[in-house]
Amino acid sequence: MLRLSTKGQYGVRAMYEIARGYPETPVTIKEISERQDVSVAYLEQILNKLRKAGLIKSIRGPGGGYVLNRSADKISIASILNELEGPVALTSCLDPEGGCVRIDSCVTHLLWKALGEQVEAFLKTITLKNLMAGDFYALGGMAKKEMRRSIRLKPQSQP
Amino acid sequence: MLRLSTKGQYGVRAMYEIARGYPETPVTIKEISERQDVSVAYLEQILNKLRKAGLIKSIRGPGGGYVLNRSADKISIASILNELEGPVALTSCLDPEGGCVRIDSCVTHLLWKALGEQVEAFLKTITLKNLMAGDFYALGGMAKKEMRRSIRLKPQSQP
DNA sequence: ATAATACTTGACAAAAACAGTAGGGTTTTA
DNA sequence: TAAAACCCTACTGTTTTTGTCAAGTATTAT
Repeated sequence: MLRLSTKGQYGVRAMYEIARGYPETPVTIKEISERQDVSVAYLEQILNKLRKAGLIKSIRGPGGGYVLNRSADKISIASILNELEGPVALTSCLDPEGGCVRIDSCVTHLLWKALGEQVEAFLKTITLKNLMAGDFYALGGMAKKEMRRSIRLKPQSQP
Repeated sequence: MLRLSTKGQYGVRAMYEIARGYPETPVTIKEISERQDVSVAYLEQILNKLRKAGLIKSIRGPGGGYVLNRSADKISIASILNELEGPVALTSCLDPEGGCVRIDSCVTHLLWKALGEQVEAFLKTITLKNLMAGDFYALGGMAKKEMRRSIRLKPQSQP
């Protein structure tokens, strides 16, 4: 259940590649395509959305490519996925402006809403920079320690 | 993003109806259908899965219907959704026995895994009983207080 | 200038997943 | 023994997903 679309997945991976070139080197679609094994044409669609959303900017012509529009620690995973897949809305009655018809079943309504908020909060705490450092943990979620165990993280530098 | 299928949603709502009759009164498909506005035929599919999974049992013949197989505080939302939608697997490479091919992209791999675990943990802490009482909160997630604010819960009984 | 590089855009199509219907059972009890 | 109620499989229409294709436009090195 709850599968993420390939657009969302590829989008994050593409942003990761672009972030690696930041701020010196523009990264071309072709490079992303080769490194992440996604077709150029498909990436074009994805990067177009991310560009319109202001997350990246493009430089045309020879030597061009894509560059982050702001630093990697200012770009959350949530902001990437929101552009590519829309907001987290586990049920149609949680769609933006979607007036829930059956208020009597509000019990489950609140449940899905709470879960959605939990997911969103999690994704907001994780930035591209965290992703690159392999150093991400849930702020609103599990305890740091538990998280680190659960995802088998390399330990952070000790004082 | 991350939409829940109607099967999952209806399943939880159906379980909620069945729980309301527990332990005295078997609840018929027809009753669930009317109260939750879902077709009988569709509910049959859903309840069939839940029965095979051992979450409910059925009583045939006149006066029959469905009954919880164990008490409402022993049935988590996670267990219901797992039967109807399969395990939380945000990406195909997190499918059970799905060997992830591209280990180099393991950075995102761990991210999706962590998110999935977060969701699963959340859903495991909430039981049908919690749902019926309108009294659910995230164990692994937000602080109780914050949660209550965020989902605009009716306050619990005061001592 | 102009060729090469690289991004831009919109239309379209195959495939998978989803949502639900149809129609024929079987079992139990009043 | 008939009615109530569950049981099971197949099928189908729709939507979403996952891309491809083709024809651009903009920029820069030479």
